[in-house]
Amino acid sequence: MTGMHSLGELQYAIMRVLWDEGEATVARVQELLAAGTERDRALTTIATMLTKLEKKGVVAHTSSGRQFVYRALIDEKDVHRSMVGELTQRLFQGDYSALVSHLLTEQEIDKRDIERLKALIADKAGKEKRRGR
Amino acid sequence: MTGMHSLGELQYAIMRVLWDEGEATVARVQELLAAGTERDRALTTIATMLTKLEKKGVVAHTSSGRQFVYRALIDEKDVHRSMVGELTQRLFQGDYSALVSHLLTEQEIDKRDIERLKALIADKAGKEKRRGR
DNA sequence: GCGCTCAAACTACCCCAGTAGTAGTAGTGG
DNA sequence: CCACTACTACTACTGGGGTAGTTTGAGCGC
Repeated sequence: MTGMHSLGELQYAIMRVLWDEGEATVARVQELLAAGTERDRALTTIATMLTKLEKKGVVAHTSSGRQFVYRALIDEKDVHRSMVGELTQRLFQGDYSALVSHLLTEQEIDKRDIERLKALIADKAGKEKRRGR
Repeated sequence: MTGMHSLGELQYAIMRVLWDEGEATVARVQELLAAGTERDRALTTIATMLTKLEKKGVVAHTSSGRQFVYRALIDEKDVHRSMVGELTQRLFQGDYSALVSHLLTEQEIDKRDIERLKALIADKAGKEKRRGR
């Protein structure tokens, strides 16, 4: 299920709860969201968004008693891929290394991060070579 | 002028024209946009968006005869910073190295890019050290 | 059985990007 | 001077995220 999955802020926050919990009722989502963000939304707001997300095909529900239990149909990685890809397309014409270059020159990245990146890249380069790609 | 400058797709496309051209009339923006994207929008659409962008404070205009000549008030780098920063906040809680890690593991980055990144990072690491930060 | 309660369904907004038609107006060509 | 044209200004509408009140309905306790 790898399509275009661009999510709004609340939508993504809801998905995060579902990814964390595996599955959750509307009330549970609302509760965890309020706890995590200090932002208390009405139950109906969450319910409405979940309905919309279901229409989009990114969540599904089953009934348990008179409550709905929702679960995610898509993977967080896919959403990351979609959204990062879309932004990279828009801002850098799809050039990921241009994005990284931007991060290094314009965004605040500290020394510790740089060391981590060096390691990540060395690792990745090794894997690429081993895979002979 | 470094604030929150999140732009929509058309808005960003219009800004790109202004950044490229320095300044441009509505007609010129529309023309270049149509040429670049094979997507021909009405002149009034561009005019409306420019008006909205002006209300947002990201462009300004002067009159030349009966035409308006628009120019950007913000820098492309600032927009990149805002939008990349916002997405990183949303998806990776502001952790830029997590974003890069995602790029390396989930997004398609080829060997040539990796080499480029290695060079970029080596360069950046050198600068950091020299600056003693 | 009857009413209460809780959850979903429905309805209704606001905001903003995007899209564009129409109205108004200033300058131009004859 | 008058009509035409080429602009901007104004108005309007769609779609989707976000927000939430109101209605409906199913089950539970008495």
